[in-house]
Amino acid sequence: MHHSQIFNPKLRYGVPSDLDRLNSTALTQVHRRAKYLLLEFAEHTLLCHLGMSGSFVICPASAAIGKHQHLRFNFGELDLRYNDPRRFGSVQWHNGKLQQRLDNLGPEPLTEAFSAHYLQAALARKGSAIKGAIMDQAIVVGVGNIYATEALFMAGIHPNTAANRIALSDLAALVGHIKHILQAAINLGGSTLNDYVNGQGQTGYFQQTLLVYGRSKQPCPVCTTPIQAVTIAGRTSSFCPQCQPLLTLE
DNA sequence: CTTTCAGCCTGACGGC
DNA sequence: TGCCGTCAGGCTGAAA
Repeated sequence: MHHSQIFNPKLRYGVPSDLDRLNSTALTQVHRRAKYLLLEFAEHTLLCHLGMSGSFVICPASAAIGKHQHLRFNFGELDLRYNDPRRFGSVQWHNGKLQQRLDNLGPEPLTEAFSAHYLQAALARKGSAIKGAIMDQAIVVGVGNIYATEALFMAGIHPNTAANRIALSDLAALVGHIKHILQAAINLGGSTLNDYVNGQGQTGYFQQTLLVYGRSKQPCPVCTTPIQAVTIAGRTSSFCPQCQPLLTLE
């Protein structure tokens, strides 16, 4: 990496002002853990998060700086640029404290470690809503509001169901649907908002296939009952009251 | 300990 | 046409 340039340091936490220490060192590896990217340079590592609208783009170094390109790393004829319309993302020096946080994250959802038995054990002492639990990154990472909402619908589980009162067979269905929907979304290029673009500047199409998310008051695609919405853990949760009954067994 | 919630930011959308 | 308020998302630190 030859040099870097900051156009707008106002990302989450601010962009480190001493990126110069990376000059003339190699970007050796890129890792991902949960929703974090680790850009590993020869002697230092950057921990990055794309927030909800961020993306890294590779483009000719001569290309005009886009309105939302806040940072560029120059590799000769090519640039690696950080683009983020809403600036919810972050770029920080990786350190021990941040590593500690990564260590406390739950398993990756697409690995065998995330299983029905694991989830049952993780939820054993959780009497709060299942929706909040599967969005808790200490339990499982990578499940945001859209996918949590959709997976609960597909599993027929009301989002307010007490997490520790769900049968193992239902947890197995939920785990299966979480894995399936995440893989399907990846295959289709992701969902999120209209202004999202991937590294090739393409938008995601997955949102066109969403069943209940964002469809409050519209008919359920399965039974035509109007979709309802409630707020759980500060997030809107759409669900079908017919397909996802709230069980109140003692 | 657990759980909730404001705040960060901007674009899309609805109402006037 | 444009302005204005509201909402959405992931995460953190503070409060309950």
